[in-house]
Amino acid sequence: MKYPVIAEHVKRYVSPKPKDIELLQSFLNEVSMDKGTFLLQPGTHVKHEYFVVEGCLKAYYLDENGSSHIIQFAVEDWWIGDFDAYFNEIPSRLYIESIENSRLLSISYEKLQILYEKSPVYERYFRLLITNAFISQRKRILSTLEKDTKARYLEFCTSYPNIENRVPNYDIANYLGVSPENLSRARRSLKS
Amino acid sequence: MKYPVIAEHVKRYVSPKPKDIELLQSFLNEVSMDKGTFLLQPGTHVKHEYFVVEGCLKAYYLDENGSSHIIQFAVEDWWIGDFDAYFNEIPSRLYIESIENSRLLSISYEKLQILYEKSPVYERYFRLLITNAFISQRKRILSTLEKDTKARYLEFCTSYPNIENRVPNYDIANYLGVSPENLSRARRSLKS
DNA sequence: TTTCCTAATTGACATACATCAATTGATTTC
DNA sequence: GAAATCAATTGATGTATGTCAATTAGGAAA
Repeated sequence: MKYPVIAEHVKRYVSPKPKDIELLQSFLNEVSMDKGTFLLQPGTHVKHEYFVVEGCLKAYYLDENGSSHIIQFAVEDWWIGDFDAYFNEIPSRLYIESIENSRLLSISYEKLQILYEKSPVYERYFRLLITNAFISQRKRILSTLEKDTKARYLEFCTSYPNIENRVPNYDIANYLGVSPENLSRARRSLKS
Repeated sequence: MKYPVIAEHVKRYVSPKPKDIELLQSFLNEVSMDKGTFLLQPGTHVKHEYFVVEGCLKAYYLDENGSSHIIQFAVEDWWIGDFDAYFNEIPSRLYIESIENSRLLSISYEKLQILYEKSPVYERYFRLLITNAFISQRKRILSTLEKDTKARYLEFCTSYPNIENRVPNYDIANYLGVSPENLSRARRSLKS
């Protein structure tokens, strides 16, 4: 099997038959990226979803003032892409940039549709994945509604263990929606 | 057919066979609620998801200080429930309270599993629904990251047309994560 | 090692928003 | 219609966080 990592991941959520696994494998392509390069940039017609085999990436938008807002980090075993652009057939406004040298697997949306038709088990797989993603997004919203910087940073570290060591603090601050200075002060107050 | 509204909704997303519709209909139950009563309260073992036929509800959590944080409003054609509690088999911490007299349809998670097995079209239906919900949650996160109260209120009004007339301002303020006073001032500055 | 560059920290000050208290306005109830 | 209740508004003040500028720390390159 070419890509056992992703097969393992699928099996964690559903019970695919060997032919389901084979079909998925035949639809995947390898993508390698150097740190600091882009998987996606605005204006692109979105054609793929990506599974992270190794590495770390960030997805962010720029607002009208040119400030960036990180919406997601992705590390090993995470899917990343731009649902919104694909689903609503609009040009992507999203940047996806690698924070480390990364290896990904890509599947085109075209193939994904075929996959759904021929192996409905993936219909369930992605339903379960997106339900989980929905729940953690809801936690993130709740967190900004009820907690201050310090508590949110702690929550981030426990929710995404290790990521805080792989990602610069200014990116974490950005993800949390606070200034790097503010995060720095929050971190200091945690040490004492 | 007992509940044509929900059948229409399903058809907006997928192409069910008559037998699929029949099966769903046979699994549904009617629920009526007076304004101010609860569909769900903490500690409850979560057994159902609900589809709003008529009315308006809010879902919220209480934090350790006893302050509430509204996570979702639901009006006609929306599903509401507690995925998190169900998925992770934990006691619900969620309150779901009706803001108007409401009529709902309920389906138990038990029946929902059977529905998925016997009519895989619903696997897709809910995958599509939750993908949409995921996308709008992402917009909400982005909105709090990059916009101030005034802009967020405007966005709320366009994203959920009419809801601002059905829901008290202090609930909208709560949903936006700002104080009622602050929302009031933002609304005033919009008039001029 | 030394230099260079970027990230992280710290300080001083500005600002959006929260909080508290009081008032006005709107709805409901008798 | 008057009283009572609750929502919305307004004013005064406090606070967390942002912003700007300067300094320190850490890692990469020579």
